[in-house]
Amino acid sequence: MSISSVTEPPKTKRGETSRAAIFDAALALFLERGYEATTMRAIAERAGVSLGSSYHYFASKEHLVLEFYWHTHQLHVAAIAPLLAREHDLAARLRGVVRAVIVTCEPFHAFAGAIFGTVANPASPLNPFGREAKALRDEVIELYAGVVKGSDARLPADIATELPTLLWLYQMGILYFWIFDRSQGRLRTLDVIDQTTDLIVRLLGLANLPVLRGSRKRVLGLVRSIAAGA
Amino acid sequence: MSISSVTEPPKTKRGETSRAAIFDAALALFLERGYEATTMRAIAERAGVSLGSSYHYFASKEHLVLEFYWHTHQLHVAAIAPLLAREHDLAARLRGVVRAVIVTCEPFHAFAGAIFGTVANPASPLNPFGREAKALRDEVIELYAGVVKGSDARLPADIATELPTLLWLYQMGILYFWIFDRSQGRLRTLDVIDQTTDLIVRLLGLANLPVLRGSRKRVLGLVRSIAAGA
DNA sequence: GTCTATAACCGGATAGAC
DNA sequence: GTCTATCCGGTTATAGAC
Repeated sequence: MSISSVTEPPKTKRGETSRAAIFDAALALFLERGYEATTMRAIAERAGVSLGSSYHYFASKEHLVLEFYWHTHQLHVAAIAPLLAREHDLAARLRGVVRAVIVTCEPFHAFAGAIFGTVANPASPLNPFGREAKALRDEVIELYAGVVKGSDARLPADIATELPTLLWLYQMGILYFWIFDRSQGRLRTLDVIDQTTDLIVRLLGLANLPVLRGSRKRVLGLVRSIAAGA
Repeated sequence: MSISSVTEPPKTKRGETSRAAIFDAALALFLERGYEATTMRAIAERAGVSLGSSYHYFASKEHLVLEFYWHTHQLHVAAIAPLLAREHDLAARLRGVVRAVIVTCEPFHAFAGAIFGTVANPASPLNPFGREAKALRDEVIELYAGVVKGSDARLPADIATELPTLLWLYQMGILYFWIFDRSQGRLRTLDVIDQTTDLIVRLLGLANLPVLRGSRKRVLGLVRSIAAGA
């Protein structure tokens, strides 16, 4: 379904092993010590390779982060498959999918802030609007297209076209909120998800009201602007 | 009106001079070479102080960025004073104020991406929701409170309370868009500002419609959540 | 041509003397 | 408040091994 890396995959079996060892070591160390405190030297040592070899597989420490994103994305996709097969109400699908994002990412909450930061940085080659992250971005947008298409909601064509991109942006907003959430069981984020998904579906239902026609056109134009900028 | 720094201001006249020299050198070098390419050593050298001395005034390179934010904020405040004194239509005030943000920041566009990135990073002590940026955040929110209060718009109390915070968030969104905008004369950003400010004021006018009552409550609850999280 | 390793570079940050 | 010397870690150069 997806390539698990941005850079070229290894050509040999040995390379495959090394690459996986480096990523596994990085993930373990991020969990143990956090992102900043994990040095590339420590990653290499735990993976049983030299520092130089690490850079053969990952062009930078940030590239390990992008790989991490792919990793969580795949966990997420697997987690939501049953829901998407079973449920056809748009609000329920959306709520389930977005809740699954934060449930999937929960084990990584402690270092998610550092990671999100490096990726949100517009100067980073890995930022979500940039070239290197395009494959992942497209896949997430496609995921949301499936969430919408597989629902029984009947949406105007102009909205249906832009909605997946909008939902991708929305998901990033939720993740940003979640990073700051220190509440027990992350209940505040879950609450925000429930409220916002309801709100989104409700507003979609209202989009045909005459008073909102103008706003709707404007909102869609904006989303197109943002998508085009990316 | 505001202290121009986060850290303690220098105690002596000599210190004042050094601090200003360091910031001026940093700003000049950021403009010449960008943020990443500007080294702390180069800043110190141009300022005529040692590397160690620079760290006496600015705890990190990022703290120079926060100072830079204060700098642009003050330029912005000065730029909008005439408009706020003259104009009382909410949409016009809002549009003018937000346009002024990006006009003020335009000279720094080339390195704004790198700077925004460091500050948006949730792990950074300087990120807009954090402790060290609180003074600046409060001042910007206060600025938007003035934009609303000085207008002739009559808003429900619950909305009037949360709107300034919402507008502060909105301004950050616009800045993020602007960073990516490569269009001639930054026309795309200006267009987005015109459209969104209109949209905001229009939705404020519709907030009392019965169909939107529920959504309004929800949106306000969300804004409160986000504000409380910060 | 693919993988690995060692050594060095560079720049942000810190220690501690004056 | 200022300096010099040093640390530390991301990154790169480059040479040799499979």
